[in-house]
Formats: sequence, C-alpha cells, structure tokens
Amino acid sequence: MATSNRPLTSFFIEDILCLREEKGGEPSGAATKNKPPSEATWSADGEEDGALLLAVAAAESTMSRRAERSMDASQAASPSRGGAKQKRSRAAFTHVQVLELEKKFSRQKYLSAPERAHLATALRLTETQVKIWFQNRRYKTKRKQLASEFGKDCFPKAEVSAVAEEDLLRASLLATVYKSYHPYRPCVYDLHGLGVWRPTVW
DNA sequence: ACGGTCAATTGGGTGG
DNA sequence: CCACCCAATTGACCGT
Repeated sequence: MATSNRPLTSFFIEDILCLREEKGGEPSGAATKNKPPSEATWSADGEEDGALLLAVAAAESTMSRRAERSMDASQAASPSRGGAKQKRSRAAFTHVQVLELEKKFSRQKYLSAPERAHLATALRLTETQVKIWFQNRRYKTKRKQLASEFGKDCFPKAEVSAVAEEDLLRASLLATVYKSYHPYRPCVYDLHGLGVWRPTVW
C-alpha cells in the first residue's frame, strides 16, 4: 500500500514549500530512508548541477502560469489538519523541471536512491515526486510502446516508433521552454552523438 | 461541457 | 518491515 509509503500525500505541496525554505531538507516521513551514499555515482551528473540549479532558479522567475496557479491553489488550500477532507492538490511541474527529468530519463530509466535525492534537490522537488515521476514515465513509455507495436500490425508502414514519437514530444517541450527562457541553451541536450537531441535545430 | 494530460493514489507484488 | 516496482485509477487542471 502506498499509504505506508506516504500517508498524507495531499500535503505534497507543503513539502515542496518546506523544501524551498529549508533548502534541500528532507520531506517529513516516507521514502527517505536513505542508504549510505556508497552508490553515489555522479560521474557525469555532478558537473551539470551548476547549470541545473541556474536553470531551476531561472525557471522560478519565469514559472509557467499553470504551475504558478497550482502553487497558489495549494497554498490557499493549506491543510487544516484533522479538519474536513483535504482537496487533493496536483502539482504542475515547471517546464524546466520536466525537461531535466526527461533528460535524466532519456539516459536512465531507473534512479538509485542517491541519484534521486540529488535530482530532487537540484530540481527542488521531493524525492517522492521524482520517484513517482519516473514511475509514471516508465509506465507511460511502456503503454505508448505497446500501443505503437499494436498499431504496427494494422499499419505496418507506420514506423513512427515510440522512441521517435518521444523525440518529437521532447522537441516540442524544448521549444516551449526556450521560447520562455532563452539563456538556457539547448546545446546541453546533445546526447553525445546518440542522435536523440537535435540542438542544431535551434 | 468535455476529453486529454498528468501528478498522485491505490493495490498487489518482489527483494533485501 | 521497508522500500521499491508496475499497473490501473483518480482527480485537478487545461485547451477546445
């Protein structure tokens, strides 16, 4: 049961706000029985942090209207513990947050605990949020892939693989981000010749 | 209105 | 137990 994991998930936003204030503090309860950082494999990721934090900071000033409203709503619905039923809040991650999550996901579908903690801190999300995002993302990818494979039977020539489809998705996401924040350069997303990202488009 | 998207929840399973 | 996973569902929010 997830409840053992996170009993009061409706207070996620509160956690985020706490994180913002305490700067990297652990969200209370849940998912934070951290293993020792033995598996802290920050080979290439360490050097991204600067840019990452910059990007997140920048994103905060150019936060999407949707996310902004979401935050406002969550604050308005600040929990009166023990009172009436809490209206479930649904956080809307900023473009940059999603972008960084996507970027990470494109390289690895699973995160170790330290990796998750690191990413969560960098993006100012809770570890649980990062975990759930990856969970949902994997499931989404799988569904898409199954759908496209099923579609292939009906339309054998439709070789638009799930991967290519996702590239398009990312590309459009990138477009949105860069339109709203130019200094965050797309060259960051060139995946060492993997051909996943096409910064030259920009 | 309404359908789509997506973060969050639920429930069942696995491994250490 | 606990943390994590997948799969499915729920519910808030958005564009139309």
